[in-house]
Amino acid sequence: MTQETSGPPGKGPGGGAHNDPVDQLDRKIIAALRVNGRATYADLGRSVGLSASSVHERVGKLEAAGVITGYHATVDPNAVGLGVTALVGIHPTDTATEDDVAAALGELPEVESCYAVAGDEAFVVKVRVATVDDLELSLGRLRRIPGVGRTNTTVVLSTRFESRPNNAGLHEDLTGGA
Amino acid sequence: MTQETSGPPGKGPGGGAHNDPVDQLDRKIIAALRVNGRATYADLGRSVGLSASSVHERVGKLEAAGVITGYHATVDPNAVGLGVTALVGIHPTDTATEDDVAAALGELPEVESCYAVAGDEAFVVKVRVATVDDLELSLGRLRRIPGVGRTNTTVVLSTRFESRPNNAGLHEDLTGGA
DNA sequence: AATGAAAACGCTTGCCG
DNA sequence: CGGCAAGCGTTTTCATT
Repeated sequence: MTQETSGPPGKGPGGGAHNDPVDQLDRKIIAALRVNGRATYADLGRSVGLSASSVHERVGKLEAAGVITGYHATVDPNAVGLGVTALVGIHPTDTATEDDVAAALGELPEVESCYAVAGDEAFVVKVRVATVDDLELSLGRLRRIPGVGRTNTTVVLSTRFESRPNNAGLHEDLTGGA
Repeated sequence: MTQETSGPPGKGPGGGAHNDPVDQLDRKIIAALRVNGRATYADLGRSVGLSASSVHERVGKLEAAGVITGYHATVDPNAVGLGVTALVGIHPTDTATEDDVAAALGELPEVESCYAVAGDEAFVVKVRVATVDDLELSLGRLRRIPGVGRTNTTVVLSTRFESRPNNAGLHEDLTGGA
């Protein structure tokens, strides 16, 4: 898992500030790239008050460190014929490990997200398909995965917003850093 | 809603082009941009077998038509101090409209996604914060929204994958789009 | 009307102060 | 971290189909 990226939860109060590879300027660059992933380095430099070369160096380090994991275009699902979204809770059986189930879920292209969760269910996945018929087909595929027991499907009626840039880590609104 | 995206009219080349504003070549470009949102037009042209100018024109139309809605950098949440994710089901009361509730949810920066759903709950939202203390604070804020009744919180133990490019609309695996 | 080619412009990117 | 310079991609324009 991606836990070792920036070190354990220890906030390291006092002492070496070098431990945090992501400083405040990096956070501003990250926030700008989350809003516009195609912003040029010159643009970013103007936004944060740095030269393009400096921004380039910082972004390269952020990418190498695994902080920035990629850049992706977002698409209107309806426009590409994916009009049905559902959240599916997956109850486990004891016939397979969670890792194997997760790997099998990853093989299904219609499963966009997969979370291992606490509670009665082992996973919650987000599925996006074209029609309710396809949803039925997909649920059948899910249930054929070894280790998958009962499924609990919640149909999404409308997506109000999704994968929004979360700047809670940029300010100290709610993070309560201390 | 966004079904009739008055896009480019009938296309000649590429084979059987119907009235669909998004033809097969567009889908390949979209798929490439979902994988790498910073791909240059020259790169895209090489990928799909088109010139850079043609790709540029097509992408511009896709953006104008609202098919491509944006480009965003993806960040490792742990690296920016957001180590706690939760899925929160929101039960409604009858004191407010769903639109007002959704708007209020949109004011909270830690709420990354918001889905109106069928079933007992009115919404399911994804919340991302730094600590479980912050999660408690956030749930308090959620419950103070008029129209929000009981909440049902599922803590995410690990994110196996998230917001993956869904190419179910690109192939005919499961869409049966016809 | 869409495509491909060419040209001017602007950005990227390595290197040094 | 900033500035410079070389190389490359972008973006407009134009001719072609």
